[in-house]
Amino acid sequence: MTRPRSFDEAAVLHDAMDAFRRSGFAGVSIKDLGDATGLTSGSIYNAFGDKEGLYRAAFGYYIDAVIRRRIETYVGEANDLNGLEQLFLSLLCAPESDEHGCLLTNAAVEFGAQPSVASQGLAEGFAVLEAAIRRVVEGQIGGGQVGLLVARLLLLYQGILVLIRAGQNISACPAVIRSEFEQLRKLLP
Amino acid sequence: MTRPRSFDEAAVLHDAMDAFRRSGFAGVSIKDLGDATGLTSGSIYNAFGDKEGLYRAAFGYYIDAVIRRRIETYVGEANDLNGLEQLFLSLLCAPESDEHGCLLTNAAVEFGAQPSVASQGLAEGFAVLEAAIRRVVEGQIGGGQVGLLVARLLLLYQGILVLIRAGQNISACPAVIRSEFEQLRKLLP
DNA sequence: TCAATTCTAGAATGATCATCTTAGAAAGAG
DNA sequence: CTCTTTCTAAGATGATCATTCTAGAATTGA
Repeated sequence: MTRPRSFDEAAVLHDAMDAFRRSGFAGVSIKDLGDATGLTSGSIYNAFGDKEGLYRAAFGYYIDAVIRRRIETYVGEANDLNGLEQLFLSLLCAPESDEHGCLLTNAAVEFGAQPSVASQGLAEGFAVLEAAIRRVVEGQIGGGQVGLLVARLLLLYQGILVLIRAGQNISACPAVIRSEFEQLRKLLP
Repeated sequence: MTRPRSFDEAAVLHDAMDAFRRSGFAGVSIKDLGDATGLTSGSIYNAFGDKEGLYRAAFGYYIDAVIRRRIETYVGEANDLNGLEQLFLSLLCAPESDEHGCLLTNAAVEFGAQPSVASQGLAEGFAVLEAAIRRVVEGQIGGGQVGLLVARLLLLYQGILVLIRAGQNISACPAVIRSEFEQLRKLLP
């Protein structure tokens, strides 16, 4: 009975994700989203309910297909500092560095802490990110300063994504990341 | 001939600045800005030309009344690490911590690197901030790693403002800032 | 006080917005 | 093949948007 979707949902969410990363939620219209995804407004409303529904779906897709995937790729099962360092260095490459920035960071700044269409995605995204960092720091270094070190890395992560989005000169970032992780390695037992 | 303005321009720009910090440029309407400032739309258009003109004026006000003032207050003529540390710690207090975030950071994320109504303010704001940090690092520490240290501090600055805006737990931030500056002090000649 | 000037208030305007409706196309079940 | 179901396409709708217009209030120089 239920007909299969006639469009590629992952591809649509990918395109919508890029549109939201580029222009934010308020800065993009249903028409823009139709142009970006190749769907008509009717199809969007039928498939996702409304603009907020599409945003939520695209945000969820971003968390899974970009953030979780990046963590698995670089940190994976090893949970070591080298992998986490590679993860940070990878931020300087696509897709975050493609001038659209990170949807998590962009949404955090656009919506802030108020309840919004982004609240759930923000909570999940920050939790996933912090958990991955904490897993590595706790497993490799431990001790009483885990909270401090995790906060340092989270701050660095967000700072990098702001500078990338702003188009600032990020040529010094690799050296900052490497010096940060060199410091952490000195704390290895 | 030219009558003085019948409203307090600084107060209006302050209110507009808060509205833009809260909701971004795309997320706030002329009606919202009228409600926030107490002006009618006619007065806004008469005084500032259009919504973009008011945004530019509010952004300029923010750079002068918040960023430059903060730098003068904490760094001033001394240009020492202690003052810069106090500046970073002050970010955790008002007005940035009032849940609206920093207009510079918010604009950087909303508009990105593309030419926009925020381009000039972004360039000026980042330049003012980086120059102040560089002045202290160069004067106090110097050496070949000035670029690296300035980048570290800029990244930390932006990271803090994202986490504040996102309403994340910032209780670890003071310790991160203090440890960062302790490290810098070890580099003092 | 009076006249010239410049402001403000509030309604008006046309564009764009998110959303809905309707008519019909496509796909699977029998 | 045909019927039922579910989709898409495209235009319609009412709200909201940025902006402008108009009438009149306020201020200052004389």
